[in-house]
Amino acid sequence: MSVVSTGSVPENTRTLADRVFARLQDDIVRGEILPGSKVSETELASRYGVSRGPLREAIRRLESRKLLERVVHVGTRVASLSVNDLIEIYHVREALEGMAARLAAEHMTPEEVRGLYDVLAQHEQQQDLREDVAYFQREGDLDFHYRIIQGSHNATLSQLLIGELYHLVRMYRYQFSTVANRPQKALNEHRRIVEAIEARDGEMAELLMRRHISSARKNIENQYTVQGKTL
Amino acid sequence: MSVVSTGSVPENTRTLADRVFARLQDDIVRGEILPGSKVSETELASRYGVSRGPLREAIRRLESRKLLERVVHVGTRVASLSVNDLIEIYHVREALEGMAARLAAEHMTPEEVRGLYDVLAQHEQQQDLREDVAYFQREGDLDFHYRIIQGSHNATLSQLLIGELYHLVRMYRYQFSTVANRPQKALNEHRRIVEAIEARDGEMAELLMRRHISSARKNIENQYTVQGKTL
DNA sequence: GTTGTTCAGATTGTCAACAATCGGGCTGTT
DNA sequence: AACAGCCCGATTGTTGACAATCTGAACAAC
Repeated sequence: MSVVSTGSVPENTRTLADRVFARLQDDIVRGEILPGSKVSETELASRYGVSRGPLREAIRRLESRKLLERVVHVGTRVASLSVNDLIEIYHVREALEGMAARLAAEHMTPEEVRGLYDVLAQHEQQQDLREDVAYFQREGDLDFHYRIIQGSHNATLSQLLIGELYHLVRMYRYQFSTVANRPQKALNEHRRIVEAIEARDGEMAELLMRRHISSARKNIENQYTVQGKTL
Repeated sequence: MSVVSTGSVPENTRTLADRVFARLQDDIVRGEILPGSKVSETELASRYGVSRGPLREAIRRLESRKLLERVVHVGTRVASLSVNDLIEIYHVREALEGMAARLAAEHMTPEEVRGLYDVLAQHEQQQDLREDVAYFQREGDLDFHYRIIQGSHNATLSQLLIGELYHLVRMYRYQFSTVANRPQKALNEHRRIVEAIEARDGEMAELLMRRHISSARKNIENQYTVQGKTL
């Protein structure tokens, strides 16, 4: 039932800076703090009940993750994704997650494969009861991709995708309140990917995953080709 | 003539934390501070002539880049790459730089292509005068790859490769004082890649780049298959 | 009316002191 | 001799105050 855990740790222990980092990241990703808005250190510090020291450490880390943009002696503002940024990210995802799917087919344990089928089953159930379906589709989709990425058993790959890219993808989904507009199609694609993985057909898994992400990208592109290129 | 610039900025302006970040990263990558060694905040602070505040901010950023590992209330130590880590990185490079080569073939400007030929010419010259050749081969090779990556005109891709991965590759090269042991072969491969890019043959460029990196990886693997898997 | 300058306010950058936590060694017991 | 518990030194985590820098507006000169 995992849903999504950002950088899962006890959450109660750890240092103040770590907790502020996690909370601030969540607030940014969920759009609690509006994209593009300027954030003041003192304001954030009082908001989270810490001093500026730990807060600044958290800010530096979020800056590395491209969630915050800083200008010296001027201030920090929340990153604001353009559709073009997202297209770039999807191109990279196509390459990296294609690779992840291939490695997953080669290296996943039987337990992990079973886990994938569980996620699939959950998907179908949520297909029926249509309440808060948007949220669960979003997070469910992410859960599926997370499991395959980690099934690659390549820590570097997981770090890049989950640690660097997925925060931006999630942020975008909140920012544009994306409702999965091709849920049945995506579900079928997911199923075929899992089948390829179970059959240990790495090439097929890679191909299907690349197509899956490519379709999602084209879907986004079509949705915004009203304007030429910039938005 | 650029060689390699980490995160090029005026260097003189900017904040203390930024400068400490750059210097500390360089010292780690070049092995000035030994991999795996524990670093004390107060010691580093006095070493760079700053207080612990800016230093800690720099540490957090280097932690994000996987150059430092931190344990709360215990301390920070310099990351130590295993050969397995490097193999993982090369697999990821294969996927990402293959993509970069394809995009470079599609999007590079004529000026950028000319720049690639300049790098190639430099390579050949350094092939002849054999002094400090190891250093120049290392950095020259990086220069070549950097240019293709940035020629992709995909900021996300560049960020992942140059901003996240290449520091570790450079660190490894210093750590194992790698001497390019197949320079002539690599040079030929580089040449063919550039030719494919100039011909605007994206598929070919991708294929050649993947082979190029794959060869380098296999070279590393063979060099360390004396032991089973862990080192 | 426009351009250039000065000043005040606010915000960020930096520092040094204080508090919390951990590791290692000592002591005492079994 | 081996082991458990405790204490002390050292290191990290956190804080609040101080210094440096930028933004914007008011004002003066052309």
